[in-house]
Amino acid sequence: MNLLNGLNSGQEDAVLQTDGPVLVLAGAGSGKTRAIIHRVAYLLDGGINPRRILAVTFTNKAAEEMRGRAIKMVGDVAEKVLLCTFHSLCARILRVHIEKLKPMSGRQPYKMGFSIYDDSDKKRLCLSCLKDLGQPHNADSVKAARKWISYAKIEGLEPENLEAHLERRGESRFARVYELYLERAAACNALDFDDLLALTLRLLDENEEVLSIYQDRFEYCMVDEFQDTNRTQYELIKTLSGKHKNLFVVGDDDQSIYSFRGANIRNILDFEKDFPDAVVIHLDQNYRSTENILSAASALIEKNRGRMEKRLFTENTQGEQVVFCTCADERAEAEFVCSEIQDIQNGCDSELGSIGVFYRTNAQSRAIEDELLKRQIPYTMVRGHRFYERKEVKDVIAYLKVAVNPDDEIALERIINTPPRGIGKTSIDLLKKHARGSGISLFGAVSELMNAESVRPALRKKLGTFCSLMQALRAASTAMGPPKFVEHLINETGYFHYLIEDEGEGEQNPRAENVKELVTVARGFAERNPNSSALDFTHHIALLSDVDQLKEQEDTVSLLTLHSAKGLEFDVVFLVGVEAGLLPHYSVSTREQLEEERRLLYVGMTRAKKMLILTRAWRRSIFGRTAMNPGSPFIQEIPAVMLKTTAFYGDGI
DNA sequence: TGCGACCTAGTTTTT
DNA sequence: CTAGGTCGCA
Repeated sequence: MNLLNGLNSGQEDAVLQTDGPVLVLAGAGSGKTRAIIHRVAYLLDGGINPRRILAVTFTNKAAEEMRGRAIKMVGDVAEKVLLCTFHSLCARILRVHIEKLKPMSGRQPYKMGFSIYDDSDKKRLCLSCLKDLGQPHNADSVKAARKWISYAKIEGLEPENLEAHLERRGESRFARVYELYLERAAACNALDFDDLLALTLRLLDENEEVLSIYQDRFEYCMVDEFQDTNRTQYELIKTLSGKHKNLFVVGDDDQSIYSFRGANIRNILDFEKDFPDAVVIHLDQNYRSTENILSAASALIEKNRGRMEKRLFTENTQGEQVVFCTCADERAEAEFVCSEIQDIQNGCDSELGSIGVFYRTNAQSRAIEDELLKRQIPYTMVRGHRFYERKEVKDVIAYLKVAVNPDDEIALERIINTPPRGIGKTSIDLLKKHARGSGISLFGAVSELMNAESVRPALRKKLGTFCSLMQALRAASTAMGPPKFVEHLINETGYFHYLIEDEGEGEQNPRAENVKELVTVARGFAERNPNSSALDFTHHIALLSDVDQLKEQEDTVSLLTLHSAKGLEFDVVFLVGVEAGLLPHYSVSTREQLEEERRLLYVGMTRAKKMLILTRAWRRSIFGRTAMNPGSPFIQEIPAVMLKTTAFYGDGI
């Protein structure tokens, strides 16, 4: 089988240029994923040990997809390629080596069995730090604290460096929050998403032995969506590929839409500086969209100043004009979208599964959903983490975490009195005070105070019961596989009973059903990962996004935000709310932010293969108010000849 | 300790 | 408008 079959010359170069640093600038729809997969296949075909290939993607789903396609090309050998996200790579490395990290002064050393904190855990931890420092702890403070902590970690700053940085802005108080946060996180034996990256990098920097294990191993390194990597990720991949120096990165500066999260286009620019001998390959033939769609999108993106010069072309048909429809209000907009969908459905030239509806903000989905429901058009909405954000699911996961990592205070606080066992706020405050006073963990305080004379006997007894429950769980966590353990846990803790005692069991009790679903998730995980532990399972869940779990819904319309549309494609794309205030969003103030909004629209437009319909609402109710949004200035940037402008009033006039 | 009334904030979020 | 969080009362 010829692995270069069907590739154009740029893609071919990308596949064949296996040695040395390679930067691939791949425009939208230019077949970059294809190039990476062929490259992996080509390496394997050339007899490279799959374990020596590292390919980093941005979602687990993308990783799995790539793996599947590579297996199709070269067989099961592709199974063993390390194809994962930056975060899961780091979690894997740290699960083995975290105890080799040198502890920072004044902080607890990290131990095997660490917890991974998601954004809400991080928020709670920030909140408790702000409170204990006597600082204001309103939503704005917490938000600012999170932002600075994340910034400091990505940029590799210690509290004193952050303080210097913050002084200029008059926000130096956050440096102390950061300091306490680091201390507390270490005491909890917990890593947030930024830590996973930053601590792995630090480990590689300070431990030659670990460094050489991985540098020796990773003969070929590849990174997809390179434009959305942050500083730490770039440093990491540079370090990991440092020995063999076969680093291959693929990205498109025009599709960088995560700068608000620390992604840095600078990485693309720096790549050529850091690797002066890098081979630069341009993929500029678009295979996805019609000529009309591509030229409209290109005309738009060319208005950005901070971009690399390039021009995509296509050999696809001209296709239909891009439609721009002004609707009376958001209800009319939804009616318009849905009636178009039904027309398409009746015309039978497209299945529902090939239709996507994109919007800037999640709130916009509501009007569309209502109308889809009304017309009984099946749809799937990609919406962040819904299942794992449910209270009952988080509670069970918190039990898991405490069983694996008793130092995890955030998780412990969550479950110490759920179900109610008479350890209320007052008792928790007492425990916390004792823990802080003696420099021990919250769980340590539980086991000390359950025997302390000073504590009233009733509470001592309750603490004792809870403590032995958790110790028994800890023992059980290593004795059984994840599904069995989750089941064991929800029974032993009384949590399942607590859920069903009021609501009963079965369909009518969604909370109990969700908890059961978690057992099913654990079963699936254990099947895919034999010999995995409860710890592996908690890490897996923490690093899962629900785009990952989204099953291919065959015959339904997809509803997604512009951000989650990246990397996907649809025959027909509706882009709603293309109006000033939403796109660009009213919150943007700088040119850089405006350019990112333009890229966002560009990403949305270039998802369309055959038809692209942009809509706006003349008036829109937003936060209970009616806003009269002018059309998006971006529309003016698309030459009028490329647009077919229409209007739809529905009942809304 | 738990529930309900009140208040407030409200982009995007691969991990 | 509405969801989530807080506060106060029973």
